[in-house]
Amino acid sequence: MEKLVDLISEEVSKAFENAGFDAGFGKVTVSNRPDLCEFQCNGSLAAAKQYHKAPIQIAQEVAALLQGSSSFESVDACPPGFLNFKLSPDYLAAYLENMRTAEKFGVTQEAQPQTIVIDYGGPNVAKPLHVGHLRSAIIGETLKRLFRFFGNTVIGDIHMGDWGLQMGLIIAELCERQPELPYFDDSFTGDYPAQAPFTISELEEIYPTASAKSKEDEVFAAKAHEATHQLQIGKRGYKALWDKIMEVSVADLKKNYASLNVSFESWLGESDAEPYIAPMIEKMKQAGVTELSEGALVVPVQEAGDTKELPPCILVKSDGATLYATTDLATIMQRMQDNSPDRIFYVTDKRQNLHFEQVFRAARKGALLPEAVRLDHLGFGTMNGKDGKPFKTRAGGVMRLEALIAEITEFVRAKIADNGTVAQDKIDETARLIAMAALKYGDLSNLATKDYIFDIDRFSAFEGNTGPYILYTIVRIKSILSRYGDASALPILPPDSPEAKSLMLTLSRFADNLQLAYRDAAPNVICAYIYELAGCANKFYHETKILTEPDEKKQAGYVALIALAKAVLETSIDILGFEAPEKM
RNA sequence: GCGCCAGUGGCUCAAUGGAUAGAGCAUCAGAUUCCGGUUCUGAGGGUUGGGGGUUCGAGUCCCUUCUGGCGUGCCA
Repeated sequence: MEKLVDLISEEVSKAFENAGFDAGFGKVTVSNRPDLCEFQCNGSLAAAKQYHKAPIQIAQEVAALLQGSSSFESVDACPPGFLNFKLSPDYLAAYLENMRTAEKFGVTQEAQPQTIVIDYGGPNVAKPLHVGHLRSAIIGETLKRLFRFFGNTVIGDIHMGDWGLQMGLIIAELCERQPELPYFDDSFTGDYPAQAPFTISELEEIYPTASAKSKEDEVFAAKAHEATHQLQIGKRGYKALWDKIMEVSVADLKKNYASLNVSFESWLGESDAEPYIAPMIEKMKQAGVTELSEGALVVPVQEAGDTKELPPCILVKSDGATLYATTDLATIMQRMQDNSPDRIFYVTDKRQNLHFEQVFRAARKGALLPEAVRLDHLGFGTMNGKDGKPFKTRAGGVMRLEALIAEITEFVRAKIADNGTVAQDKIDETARLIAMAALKYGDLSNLATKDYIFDIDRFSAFEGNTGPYILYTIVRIKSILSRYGDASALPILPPDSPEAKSLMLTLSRFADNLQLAYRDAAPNVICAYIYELAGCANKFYHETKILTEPDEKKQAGYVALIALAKAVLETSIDILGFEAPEKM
């Protein structure tokens, strides 16, 4: 369904044309002076130059042609040449009624739906998730849902760090601790035990221990490197042990991501790209874009017109090992083969900006994917503490994600336990939902590319521009609706108060904001919109007695309006990856 | 050194080249006491780091400069 501004724009463009001007000047936008009007058109200002005519005169001529329109309550030409519009109540109500009954509130679907792979999450196996993983998960999940909302097929790929030296370190350490395990017995030919010889907490302790040891103990370091190599060439026992590490680790990761309401369609990792490394390098060589430089195999990615020096993309180190860029390039090949996506979207820390620029250029040079396939990287900023430095525990260590979630959940739980509106047996679940809203909205409401300051008090506040405030608005509407009864078939009526009209106008802009967020991959646009919408809803029902309204028809109109507001809010927060409780 | 990103009221953040730079928190004053003390209204608070330029019009684009963060060939 067409957006409201587009419908009006068409009408105004026609008026421009009829007045003898180019229709292109008739573009209407939402007013930035709500005290003067609801919509505005600046076209006369731009047209003045071309037609050598005073802008106000052009505006007046166009305004005259629009006087009879049923769409507008008023059309005014204002100095120096703005066209100001107020919408007619009936027109607005009819538009919203269409929106209410339309699929996805009339948001226009992608004409040619794409297949999009989103690479986010990026956890390392056998290592706990920490706050550094939070943003990738939150932003990636939101983009996935947003892209999907527009009709695309989206595959969330977790892209685990499950290969390389870190695995060798764990294997080597396990070998020292439990040499009797069959995995280390080269003569063992039977079935390996079904039970993993470690728990996730043991695994999480083993890795840092082994890592530290390798830095001091050269013999151990050599052993770890050898184990890595043996694993990579497929040694049976090590492969079986690696499977166990993956099994235990993935189960734990799934649990942790589930607690964030984040899920992945694809649980592949660097190990899965391994078979594609040799073909990828071969393809690069075939394309003639590689060269040997200082003993390493590289793809130069410097291009004419670059303002900076771009280091080459290294495929193979001088010692013969591969690295990050190699895996990423191989993964591109793998994804093209498995999913043939139209677009691959990476969500990582912005410190990897240069890395992805190199990888993308190398991929293009080697023609690893068709020209039409789009590669995007959203580099997000760091989550900082109140001191403006990267977020740490009180002791100064890396904060585990689990600990952060527990802390904010407990903080919220204590708050709602006080006010007594939530039944005792619902408190834990409610606290969890509010905590998620606080955490995610706190993150997503900022520009993704910038650093932001995590402040538990501010994010968890029930007032102000926060997730809990959004939830609270929804919960209050739910409360009214539950007292009223079934509101699903009630039609939207023309506004009978400034608050009602304001709410309706804001509702009508849902598609505009969602589209903007989609185009720019900018969740903060959605946050800003629902904050405004929640404010309008609160103003509306603060000024309007809904349940005590004697006129049944009017009351039904009010109910229909808040029901639509609730539906739009709920749809929006679902895209943002959180949900509202029944009471709070 | 070079490159990228940022700098907006006391604090945290917004703002497709358009009218008077918006919110929230905090501060002060009021309304509702109700469908839910967490809602609503209002006030004060800004030469958008500094300086030039582009144009009808700049927080936004260009140049310059200051400050901060990050990155800068064999980590991921």
